[in-house]
Amino acid sequence: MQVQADETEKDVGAQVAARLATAIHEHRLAPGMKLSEDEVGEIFGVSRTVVRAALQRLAHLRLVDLKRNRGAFVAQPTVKEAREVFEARALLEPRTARSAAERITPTDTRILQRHIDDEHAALHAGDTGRALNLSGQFHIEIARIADQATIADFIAQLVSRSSLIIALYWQRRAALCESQAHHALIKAISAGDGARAEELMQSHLLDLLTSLDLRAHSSAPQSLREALGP
Amino acid sequence: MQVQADETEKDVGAQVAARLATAIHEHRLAPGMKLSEDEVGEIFGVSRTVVRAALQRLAHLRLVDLKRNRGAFVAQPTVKEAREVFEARALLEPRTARSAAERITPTDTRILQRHIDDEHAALHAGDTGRALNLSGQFHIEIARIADQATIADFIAQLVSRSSLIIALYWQRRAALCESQAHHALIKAISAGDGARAEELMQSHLLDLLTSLDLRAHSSAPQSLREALGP
DNA sequence: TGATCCAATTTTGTATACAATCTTGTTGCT
DNA sequence: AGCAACAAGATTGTATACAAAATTGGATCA
Repeated sequence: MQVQADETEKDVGAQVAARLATAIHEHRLAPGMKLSEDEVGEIFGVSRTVVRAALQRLAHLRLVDLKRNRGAFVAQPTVKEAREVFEARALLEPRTARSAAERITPTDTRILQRHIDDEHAALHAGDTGRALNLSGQFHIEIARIADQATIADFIAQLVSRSSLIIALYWQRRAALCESQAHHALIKAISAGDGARAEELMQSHLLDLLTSLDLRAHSSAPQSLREALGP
Repeated sequence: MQVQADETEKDVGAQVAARLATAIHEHRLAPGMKLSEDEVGEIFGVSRTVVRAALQRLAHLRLVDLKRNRGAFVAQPTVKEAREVFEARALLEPRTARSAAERITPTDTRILQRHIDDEHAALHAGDTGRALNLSGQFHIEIARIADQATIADFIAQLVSRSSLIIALYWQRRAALCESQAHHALIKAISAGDGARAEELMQSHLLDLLTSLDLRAHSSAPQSLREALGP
């Protein structure tokens, strides 16, 4: 198999990492799936060297779990990790949404609106994976508008992990509330209403968290001992 | 995660990364310094493969800057990045200190106290680099006590970058206020006074930020064109 | 003298080969 | 049959070799 590489991008390692990340975000790679170096390398037409670099990158983002002498696996966030991720998001995103509202420009508003539209279109087309991905990028875009690159990086990472958490712990029902909440957020941010934006983001994240089933291991247990023990 | 290497640890790549990180934290490697793969590899007695992995790791922590086909350099945070780092810390650390106060155990108190003591000893011995490093680990330890591994990782990264920021933008004076502030924090956290801990952390971070000279490029400009241009 | 082009050197990017480790299937013993 | 030790296979960890790119120094020419 050959890569259909973008001519503009020279860093193949980043490309491989990005394509793996997108596949994970869109739930085409399930949590726990093994990512063999040889296999991935053959799929993308690159050597193990660059695959390893890409996997290491994704490991830093906590999208894959690197086990020494065992290989790389799509991460399976535990319930505790899931709570931690949303705890971190609760600290970062509301205040960042407020900052974004205080700095937004008409151009930014258009960009945000297009994100929402794309998300809505994907959802309507039945491509929930892509819709979820776009939904996450909406959050990242807000941090970018707030002109906080460092916080934006953190949020990007948390959104990535949230995608895995949703894959593991999502309980069916309530799929549309997402774009509803995002629409309200856009309105507040575009209007420059920082206080309301902060408030909306806070409750939006709380909604997201409570829509998960974090009572127990929903799908796959982390260790066999834990799963089959007494 | 960034302690000096244990002999028990088998991951030599992590060891190299940790030793480089420590050297940066203690200001033995100055911002902007080039980290040649061959040179580093020879110093640590490993091949370029593991050096590259270590450098990639540090690049993800923003401790080194990886320029394609140019090599790795100790990062030189800009003034904007410096502000962003402290903005992120302001969002994360105060609330985390509050959580820590609500969960602290006597054992944790002892650990924190020993950190302070070590810091004080290093400062007294004139080893300001090590004192600074310990001072940072104090902040990370608080997040660990709060039982928030994800936030602790973020704070660890921000503390790392803060070390570089201090190397670049620190203006002499006020070296002791640090351990003063840390002592007050320990007292509040150990007493379980979350509100006060949050308050103290907030003002501590503000003190840190205002003790920097962020008006301009304190030491090294990012690009020659910018430095020598019209 | 000074500028431009070209070659030599150095350094990074990638692939491959070999070593170490883990998994797994088999064999032999009790 | 059940268990343990062992060996074969597969997969990752590391080193090295080669390719690509950038820097550097010198040579040529105006």
